[in-house]
Amino acid sequence: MPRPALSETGPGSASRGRILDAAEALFARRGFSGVGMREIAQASELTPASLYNHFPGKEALYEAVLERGATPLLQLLEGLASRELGPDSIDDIVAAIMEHLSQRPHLPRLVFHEACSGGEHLSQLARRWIRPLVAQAEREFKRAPRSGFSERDVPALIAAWIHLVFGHFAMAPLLSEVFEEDLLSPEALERETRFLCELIRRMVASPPASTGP
Amino acid sequence: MPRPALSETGPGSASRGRILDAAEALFARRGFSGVGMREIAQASELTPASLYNHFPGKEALYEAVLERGATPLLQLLEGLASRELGPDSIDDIVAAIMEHLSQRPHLPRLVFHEACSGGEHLSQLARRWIRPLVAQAEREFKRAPRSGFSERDVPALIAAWIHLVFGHFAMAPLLSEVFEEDLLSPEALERETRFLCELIRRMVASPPASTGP
Amino acid sequence: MPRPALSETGPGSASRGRILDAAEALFARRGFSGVGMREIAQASELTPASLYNHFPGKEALYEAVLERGATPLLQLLEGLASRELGPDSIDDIVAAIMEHLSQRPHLPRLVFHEACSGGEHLSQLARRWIRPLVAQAEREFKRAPRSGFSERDVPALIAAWIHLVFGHFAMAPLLSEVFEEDLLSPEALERETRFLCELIRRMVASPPASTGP
Amino acid sequence: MPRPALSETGPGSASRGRILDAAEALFARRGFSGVGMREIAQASELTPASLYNHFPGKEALYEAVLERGATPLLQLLEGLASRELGPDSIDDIVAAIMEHLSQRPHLPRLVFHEACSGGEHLSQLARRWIRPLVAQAEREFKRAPRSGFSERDVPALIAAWIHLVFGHFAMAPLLSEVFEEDLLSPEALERETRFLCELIRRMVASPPASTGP
DNA sequence: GATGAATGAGGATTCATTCAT
DNA sequence: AATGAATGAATCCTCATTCAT
Repeated sequence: MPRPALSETGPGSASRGRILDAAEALFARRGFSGVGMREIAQASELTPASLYNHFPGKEALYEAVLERGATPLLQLLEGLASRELGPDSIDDIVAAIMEHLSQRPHLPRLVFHEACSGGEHLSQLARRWIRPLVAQAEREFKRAPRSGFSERDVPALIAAWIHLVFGHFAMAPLLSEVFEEDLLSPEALERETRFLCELIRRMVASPPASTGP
Repeated sequence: MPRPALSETGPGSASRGRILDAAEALFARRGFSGVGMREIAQASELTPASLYNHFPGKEALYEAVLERGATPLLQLLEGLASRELGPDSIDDIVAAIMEHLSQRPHLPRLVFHEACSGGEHLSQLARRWIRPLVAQAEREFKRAPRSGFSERDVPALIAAWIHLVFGHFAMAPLLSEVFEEDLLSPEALERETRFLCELIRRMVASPPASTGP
Repeated sequence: MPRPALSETGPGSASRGRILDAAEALFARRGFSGVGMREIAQASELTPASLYNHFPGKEALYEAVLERGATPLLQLLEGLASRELGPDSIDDIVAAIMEHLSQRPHLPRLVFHEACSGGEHLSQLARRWIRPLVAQAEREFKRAPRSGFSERDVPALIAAWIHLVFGHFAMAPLLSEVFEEDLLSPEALERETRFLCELIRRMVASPPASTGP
Repeated sequence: MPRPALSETGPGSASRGRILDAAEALFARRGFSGVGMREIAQASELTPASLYNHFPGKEALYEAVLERGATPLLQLLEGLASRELGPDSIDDIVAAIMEHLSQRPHLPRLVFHEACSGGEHLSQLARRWIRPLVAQAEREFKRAPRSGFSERDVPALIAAWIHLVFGHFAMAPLLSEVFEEDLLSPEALERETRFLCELIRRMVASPPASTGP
């Protein structure tokens, strides 16, 4: 189900795509410092030295991976933002995002690694990718009829949304083992999508009168 | 706010506690492969060679960190499970967990690093720590009056709960930068706690009749 | 008198030959565990890291040394085996072997180190190098007119032959000091060769009637 | 068949004997640099630090091992020297030495390791142990009726004797594998003893008229 | 006499990187 | 564009040794 490659670059540089694919998968698994250039080279069917014909160094390669991974998600969100707001638009948005990420499950893991590490790429990540994403979500949440949560809760709502969506992909290896079910299978993803829709519907709806019936 | 040391009350070896403290903080930041023994040694005010008087290797040290970090959380959950079930018990449970983790913010990050990596400790982590935690949560969710979500959604509910609580701490470095506010400050944590309570209340309550057809 | 290098005539890599030369001399002196990669690197005029461009590790380097050292000896023996059997052939064989080893004095020492250690390479050494050598010697001893020693003594005869020839080179550093004479000098080697010929002649010949009852 | 221990020291220091036993076996296998203090400690059921209560360091421990191993052999030789010279005295001497070494098979291996290494202990070894041994052998050879070999061959005769006797024990691990028979078994040792006697008898006897019949 | 803890030096090996080819 | 060879710095870990207990 994951895409074969995303080579997106011009011809003559098939290697660049292969390198980015290999690096993305490896960085997503073990983070920046957990992956060696040799490993990336082997997965790209190249020599470590050859990587330097395409990227000036490990750092730059990592940034290229982030860039290539995050851009399509942002573009997707921009596309979604320009839609009409119908009664089922939330469902559509959630479904579109889940579908998008299900084919790029590496991206959320890259984000989590960086987020935990508090490392040097964090500011870049925050400013260039997460901030636009959050801004988009903010607009979306404000378009939607909302009650029960105050305006001040909007950041928390957005954060919750990020944790739920990204967390599903990042935690999938662990929770798949716990629940003894592949949480990235099409069925599991569809179920999760419906679940998230229901959850978001409840998050933005009026609150129930009380906890009891 | 994070506790300075846990010290295990073992009188013979203050170093062991210092090493565990240092390693926990570092592993939480950059994951297993991102941390060097030299770094841990420096943070413990020891020589790298001295670490091996207390732990047979980096691997064992990492496992000891996981063990020491996860045990108190499980004990907390067991304590909570034996309580009476009152109308505000959900709020109490969420508050207790958030309070506990706010003083041990490293644990969720360790879990996320491991989860993303799909590494060798993952099975151990899943079986020894997450599975009991999930089992506990399962019992709790089944005690509570619940409607709107089917029985089959209980795993997704639990997963969502994990993503929200752990995600808050793991993502805090990143989202603090995005929202330009320290998400681990007492005020932010209190607000998040209230938010999570409201969210869970809605997750567990009957669904609103509004958004559906 | 020992040859400077063997060079394998591989044009692409002069380093590989230099490394093998250095490692052979060092391993012969102090055995596998007594030699460090740094030492080998220095003797090869390289950096320790560079050694790993030519051999995957110390172990593999050691095996390459054994291989390169033992092969020519086996080839020599095969060449000798195809000769005619003349009255002085024993002298020729002994002289040829002594001459060969005098230019490769490291090999017997490598064998002794391994033999004493009972280590992991021992089986390989036994099967690949010593067994063919013994088989060759067996054929030779059976070709020769022999009396006084029973068929059952052939292994002991071969062992004795190995001890005498290899022992001369392995023990030379020690016995040179004891006898205050360089036992590896051309003169000493020539004398030893004549001595061994005489000894073997007596070993193979009919026994004297004197000492027996 | 190897002796249980040689603790030979006064009571109150059973550890010293255990350490020497363990160190002797290990040094014989892998030589001085191939053995670690930790290993010796484990084999002695002690802590590395405890070794330093009995020996000032690894070097001194090694020398103590050499001392303890070589002294009895020299004493044996001295005892043999004072005997009457009978017709079967050579057989007796060889048998006594083989019997002695068969119960202390470590000593020849220690000697070979040192001999190959050309190391720092070599001079000491040569002067203190091998030289007296050689002197003793020299006297013995000169007592015996000898012919065929000139006076100048006496060193070579002695060297050959050393190679044969010591080589048998040092090479036993290797040649046992080659001949698929335990060369240190009582039967093999007895056979080897008889073989050596016959060999020595031929070495010192008058030469045969010629190689052919 | 025995040991846990500490350490500087060194063990093999991998790191990301460079450069001539 | 690709690579084999080279390297300084760093990797984890072991070394022999010391010392307070």
